[in-house]
Amino acid sequence: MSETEKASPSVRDKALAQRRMKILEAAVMCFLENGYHQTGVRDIAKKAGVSLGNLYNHFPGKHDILAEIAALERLELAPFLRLLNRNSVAPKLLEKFITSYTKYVADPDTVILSLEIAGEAVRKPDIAGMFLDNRTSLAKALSDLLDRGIAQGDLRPLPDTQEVASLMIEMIEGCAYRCVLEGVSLRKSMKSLKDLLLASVAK
Amino acid sequence: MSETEKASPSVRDKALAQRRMKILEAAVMCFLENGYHQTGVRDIAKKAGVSLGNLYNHFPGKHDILAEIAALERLELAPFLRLLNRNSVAPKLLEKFITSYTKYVADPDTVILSLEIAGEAVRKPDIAGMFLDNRTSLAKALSDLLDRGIAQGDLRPLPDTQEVASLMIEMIEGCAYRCVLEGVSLRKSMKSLKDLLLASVAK
DNA sequence: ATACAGTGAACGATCGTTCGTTCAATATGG
DNA sequence: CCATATTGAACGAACGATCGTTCACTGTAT
Repeated sequence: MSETEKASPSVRDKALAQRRMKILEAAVMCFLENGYHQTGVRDIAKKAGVSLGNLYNHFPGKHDILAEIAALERLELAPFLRLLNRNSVAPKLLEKFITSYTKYVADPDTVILSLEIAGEAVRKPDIAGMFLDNRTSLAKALSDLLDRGIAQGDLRPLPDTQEVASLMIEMIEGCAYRCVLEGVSLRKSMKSLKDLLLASVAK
Repeated sequence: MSETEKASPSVRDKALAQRRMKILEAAVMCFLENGYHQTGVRDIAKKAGVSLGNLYNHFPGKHDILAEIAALERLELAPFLRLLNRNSVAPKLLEKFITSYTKYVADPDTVILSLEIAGEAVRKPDIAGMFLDNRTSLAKALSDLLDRGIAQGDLRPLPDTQEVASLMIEMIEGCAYRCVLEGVSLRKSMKSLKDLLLASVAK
């Protein structure tokens, strides 16, 4: 009895989902290499090993491909949300977060893709929404940690932890972008970054 | 005796320079409205009131127009460089800088144009050079101020003031971008921004 | 008379999208 | 269990628009 509810794991549908993902992966590669607007739909189809027409069976258009990629970025944040929710003393956890998130976000691919999405977000509200949503959920987790740290007396009182959390993330990401664009490693930056951020909320 | 060195202020050349600037201004407007890659050379020519062919008498190509705009951004920084070089007590001057620079950089036009240039800088080294140069000169002026503040005992010792200066600028610009993309005023952010940055370098 | 700013038609390439068609996988009737 | 009808994934040619750039030409200031 094949429900419409429960997905039928038919051979056909399985291959379909794989094709879809293949297209998304190809699109990411193209956008990284040449940028969103310099990438043609033909380029994506070719890299995915899919015909041009078939691509339009999977996605309504080029814009929707980028939108789905932007939405998928959310998954990448999960580890950091988990990290921030761990039970530990706030300053230590904060430092751990700075280290790991900075490393993640300083990957050239991450930087370039984020920049591509950010640039498109300026004029495409739906993409702006996803972009800001991801930012907000991370900032929320971080501000919760700050709140806990303040309550436990490990951090100095802050008037607006949500705002502070956003600012911290922005410093980290700005730093990562600079390192990528200058083509230098972030080892030197990481030290100052931690020092500055920890000092700014220290008791 | 008209030197080749000294520009001859002939009627013709005057009008020529004006045309050039008109094209650049039109290009800026187009890039702001639709983005660099979504703007056609015809759009720029039309907005500048110049024929398509004539535009190519003034610029070798579309890319060079953006490059010149990126180079022109340097002029906008002059007031802030002057501010940072003023003789005053470091924390006070720092706060003044944060206020004025944040206001400047949170203008939607500034944000969008910077984002457009940054996006192009990823794959165009000459534009990346100008972009980073502007950043560096501002960071240099700020780090000089930090050095003075440390020497005079108004700020805590910092291991790498050039790095710290860059990070501060990045937090400011990240904050500005968020405010623009969210469409909110930066009044609320400004308070936390100052609080955080000043606390991070306070004695 | 010469040089050159100014013009817009034209070029070839590429853009995102649509289209008619093919054909293998599925569902259905016997 | 086989034969047949139906579906929709896959395909690539074709569409009209637009891209950045070139070029032959005109008008005008020197």
